[in-house]
Amino acid sequence: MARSKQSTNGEVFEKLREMILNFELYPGSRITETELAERFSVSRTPIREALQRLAYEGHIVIMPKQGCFVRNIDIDELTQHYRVRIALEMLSLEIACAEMSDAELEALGEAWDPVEQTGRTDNSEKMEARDESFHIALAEGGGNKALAHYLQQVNSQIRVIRRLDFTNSDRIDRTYAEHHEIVMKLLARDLEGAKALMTAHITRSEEFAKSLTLRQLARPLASI
Amino acid sequence: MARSKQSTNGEVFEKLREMILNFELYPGSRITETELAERFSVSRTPIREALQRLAYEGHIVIMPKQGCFVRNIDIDELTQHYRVRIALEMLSLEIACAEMSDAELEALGEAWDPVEQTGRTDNSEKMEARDESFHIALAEGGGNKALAHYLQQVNSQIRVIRRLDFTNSDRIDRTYAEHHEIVMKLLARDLEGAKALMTAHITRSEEFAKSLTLRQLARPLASI
DNA sequence: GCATACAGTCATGGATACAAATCTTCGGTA
DNA sequence: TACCGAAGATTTGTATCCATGACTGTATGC
Repeated sequence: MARSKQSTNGEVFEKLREMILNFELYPGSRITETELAERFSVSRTPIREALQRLAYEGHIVIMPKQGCFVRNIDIDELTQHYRVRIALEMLSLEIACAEMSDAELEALGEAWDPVEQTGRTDNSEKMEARDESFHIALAEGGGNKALAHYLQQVNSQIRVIRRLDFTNSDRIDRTYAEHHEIVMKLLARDLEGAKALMTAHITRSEEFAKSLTLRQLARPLASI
Repeated sequence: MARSKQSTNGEVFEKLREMILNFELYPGSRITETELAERFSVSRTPIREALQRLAYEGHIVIMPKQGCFVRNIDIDELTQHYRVRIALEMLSLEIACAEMSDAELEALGEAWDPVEQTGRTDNSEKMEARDESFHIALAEGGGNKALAHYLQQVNSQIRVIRRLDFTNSDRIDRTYAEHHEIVMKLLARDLEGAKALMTAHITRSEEFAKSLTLRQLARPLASI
């Protein structure tokens, strides 16, 4: 919640998370504190704190007295997280539709105008962050910070595969279009329409990311 | 997720959480690592890890380089968490209604039969845990572990006030009755009926707990 | 009299040292 | 040859130590 200072443990945390998300640390592999400590040239103390945070976010699993392991990607489990995500996003839309002003929605809509393509990037990492920010903006727009918080938790769970969705330029185009359409429905105060679009939007990206993930996982496995 | 070994930091964590939930550590008060270390007769290291975990769960707030403070109870914020909770419980019911077998539901129903009152207790702490277990059982019943996980996260946020709901014998009676009714609706595969009951059930307990919380908070404040 | 600056004290963040537990490996035996 | 066991090595968990940064109180200048 309230952290993000330029503390060592924070930096280690960010770096490790990136490494996991980029498959530099392969799912299932063991992580030893000492090794990380010397790799990052810090002591074990900040490493341990970073590992705890990673465990809390679900990226690694800590087995007491045995070490910690990069979490395996379980497609079934991700499906469950996506189902929760949809439920939360539906609530998000309900609140946004009731609480957000036209001006706020218009601003959000412009940021995702498929014609303008403001802030367009082909960097999948950046694009994924931008995509997340859209959904978080909707959640926060209605004023429910707690909802935004939980949504971010879900995001951190599915980020591993979600990022793969934006390795494809077509998918980026569609994301712009769909985000824009959702905002338009909200502007028209058509809650049910927005919900339908959002559900389709999430489901499509879920399916696409999953299929890419399976290929991604198959590749390194073959080389063992 | 996978922790709970009998490690020192785990014990400290549990004790501290109980103290916070029981208002032994008053909201807003400052916590110093050194003080806790000597109180529990351990070094600062396990204390710090426990504090981090408590911060993740939202019970305390860590201000870098400034110390950590017991989180203030913010009724508006709790309202937001309750809104998320209802959304999750609705999903829980949808899945349970579709996936859980009659046998499973009957077993759950018996455990909450208002006539039998299996496992009835007047200990509000125990009763609160039992109440949580009902809702978690529903979430897990449908096989969605992720959903159960998020529900538990919400629970840990609202536990502070939820526990107060069971300081009243009438409220315990109602809880038994309402849990039973919800299961009956599910057995009849009446999803909408179950949803309506669940929403009312949660809202009632929310309102009751909130009003009690305001009184609880007013008491110690007066003595300062 | 008030505000600001400086110094002292203290708590946190990180590094190092030590203890305990798990894993590994090597040797012996059935 | 396969299995069991013990000793060594490695790793996690805990304690202590050091450094940096934040708050407090006082003194001085305006």
